[in-house]
Amino acid sequence: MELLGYGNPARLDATFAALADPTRRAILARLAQGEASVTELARPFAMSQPAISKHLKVLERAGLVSRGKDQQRRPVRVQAQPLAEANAWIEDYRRILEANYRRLDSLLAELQAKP
Amino acid sequence: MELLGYGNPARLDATFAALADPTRRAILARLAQGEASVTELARPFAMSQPAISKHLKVLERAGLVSRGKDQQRRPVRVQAQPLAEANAWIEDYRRILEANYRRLDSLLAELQAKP
DNA sequence: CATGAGAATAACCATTTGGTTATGGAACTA
DNA sequence: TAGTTCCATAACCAAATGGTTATTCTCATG
Repeated sequence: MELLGYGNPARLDATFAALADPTRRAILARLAQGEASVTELARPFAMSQPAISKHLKVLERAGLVSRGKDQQRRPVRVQAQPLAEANAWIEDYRRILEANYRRLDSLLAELQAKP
Repeated sequence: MELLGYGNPARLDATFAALADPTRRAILARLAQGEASVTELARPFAMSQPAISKHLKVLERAGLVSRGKDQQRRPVRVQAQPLAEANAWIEDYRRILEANYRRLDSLLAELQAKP
């Protein structure tokens, strides 16, 4: 089967890189409860608003987030699809590893059966 | 339930950061077929051996890989557990999103039932 | 129109990242 | 012992990252 490496690599790069920062994961966790404005997202963090805007840009480049317009506010919504791709990569990988473990198990069993 | 944010954050940082590079994902894909020496891992890449050693160090710091000793060779093996943690984070997240979608669906259904 | 709130952008800075070449050490091999 | 293979380490470099402050833009409202 060997799916590993399929899918858009640059997209995966951006997704995993976006997830590699605790602030950004916290932002996503907040957004899982519903959309929020930039200021609302910034409030819990000991960090300036421009810093949060930068993090949002990283999340947006990864496609993990999209922005709307509501008067002066720019509500941020979560976007599920890139997560699905990242998840697929990891799942494929784990599936292959498990298959290998099973092969190793049956090999060991075979060696034990006919010593 | 709200599991998001549990688990060792620094560990997650390292794991996602390690996965954010296509060379390192390719190395993991190669290692899924079985352990390999540094030179074997380096061969497919248009990149120097020290560069691969650096990538391996990143993977090792993330706990995604461990190294053995076999004479002059330093065989590299894959380590599945950190992947499981990364996977758990993503899965938790997607689960929460899906729950929200379901809530939204039933809200819409309710609005349609009594207009 | 003046003010103020929400958010983006610019300019700057320190640190990290991903690569290089050069060198050195450890273990096999002739 | 001398050479060779495998790998790590050091020193260096350019670019990216994650933060800052200062400024600007947009929109709503007094």
